[in-house]
Amino acid sequence: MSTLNHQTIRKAIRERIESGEWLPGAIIPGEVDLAAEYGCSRTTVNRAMQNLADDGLIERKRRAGTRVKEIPTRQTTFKIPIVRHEIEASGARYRPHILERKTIKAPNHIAARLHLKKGAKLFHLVTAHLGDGRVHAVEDRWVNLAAAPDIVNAPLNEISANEWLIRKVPYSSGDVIFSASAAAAREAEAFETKIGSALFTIDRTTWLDNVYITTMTLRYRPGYNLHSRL
Amino acid sequence: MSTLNHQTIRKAIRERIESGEWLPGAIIPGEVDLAAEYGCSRTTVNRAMQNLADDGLIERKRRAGTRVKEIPTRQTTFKIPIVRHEIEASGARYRPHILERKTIKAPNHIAARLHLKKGAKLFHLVTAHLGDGRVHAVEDRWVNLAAAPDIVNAPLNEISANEWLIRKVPYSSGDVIFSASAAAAREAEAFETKIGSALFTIDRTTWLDNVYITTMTLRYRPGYNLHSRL
DNA sequence: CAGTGGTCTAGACCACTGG
DNA sequence: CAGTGGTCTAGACCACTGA
Repeated sequence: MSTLNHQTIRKAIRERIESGEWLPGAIIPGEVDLAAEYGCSRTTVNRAMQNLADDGLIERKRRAGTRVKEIPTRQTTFKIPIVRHEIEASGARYRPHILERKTIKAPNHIAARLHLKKGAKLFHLVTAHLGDGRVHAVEDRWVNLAAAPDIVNAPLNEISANEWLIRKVPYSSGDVIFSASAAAAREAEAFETKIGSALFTIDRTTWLDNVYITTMTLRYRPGYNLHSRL
Repeated sequence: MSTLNHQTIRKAIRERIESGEWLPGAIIPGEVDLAAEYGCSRTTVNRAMQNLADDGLIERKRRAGTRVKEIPTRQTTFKIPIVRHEIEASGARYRPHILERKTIKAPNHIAARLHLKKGAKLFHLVTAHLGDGRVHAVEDRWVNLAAAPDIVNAPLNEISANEWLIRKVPYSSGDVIFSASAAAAREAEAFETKIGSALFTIDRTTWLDNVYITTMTLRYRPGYNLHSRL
């Protein structure tokens, strides 16, 4: 009957913190004591406590014990959306529309982002992501041709460059930057809005083992937002 | 010498996935096999695999085994910054400056956000967060006076409302929305920019056990961005 | 240097679910 | 209904670090 799993204990301890039984900065009983109190093994308590530490609620130090954080670390996890999925989730039909597509030498600021020498050959692609014909987002992407030469032959009218690259190097690492930017002429036209409109923007650079693959800027239509739980 | 901890195994398996040894969709050997291969207990392998599942690299199902995800779930964890910390981290001196402060009946859209009846009494506070005198962000906050009546007496010239509330209800839950918005007259003046400039914006609503405490909109100075690793 | 958390082990039982 | 992952246990050793 008494469910002694780590999730139950985790929740119980969380509630004791939230209720104020253990105030911020206060020390929490050691794992051995808690194990005795809850009638389970220390392993189980340990697991619950490690999860709470991951959540940013407590701070653990060897020898010093476990304390409730003075200022809880607020953190949220965002799933970086795949544009096609966002559009299809809203019930619309997805279609990528290529606005620009050419192979050129890297401009300096892009070469720097991809850690390449000046003048390296890059594939430049500008795509409008359409949902039922309306532009949902505009993507400006540069691909390192040394890392992914085949992209010049990819059927980018059917599959977006992003998904094509994910298939090629699925488990690469990356940087993400969220910001707000002003619509330039191209975006203003695509979104049927004024130049200078505020657009939610994601910058992303991707690499695998020190080989930089691609960098892109994704500008969403006015009014778009990203939602999460704290 | 052979370090058999779960982190080592986690990294090893990650590399086998990234190298393409196990392709997306393919099934991975069971925990027992891997334990034998790496010469450790199943518990350790299990831990490594659970972490990889949290990372979004693999998918695990009882009976069906573990598979490499077809489309890796891209997710990042953002630490929600405390404005004072951001400013102090840049070496500047933090000071909150109150632009507006009054107790009024809730406008409808705010009452809705806080799940309150129309006309409930709220505390409305507009704060400019200054770093060495320059405005870093403008905060527009509404506090449910039924949940936190003492805020009317808080020394908000010294401590920001956010930090005051964190001290009061440290471990509340919340919603977070990231977006881009256009500077209104007040923000344009504060940031010394034009009306309509694109501002990175965080909306946040906080509650504890079904009692809604506060909702706020935080607009950052032009050029601000949030950075994270994928 | 002693006490705390971090981790591993071997074994066990359970829950779920695909064949 | 059998095989997989999910979890718990009891015990052990280690690493770190504050008193």
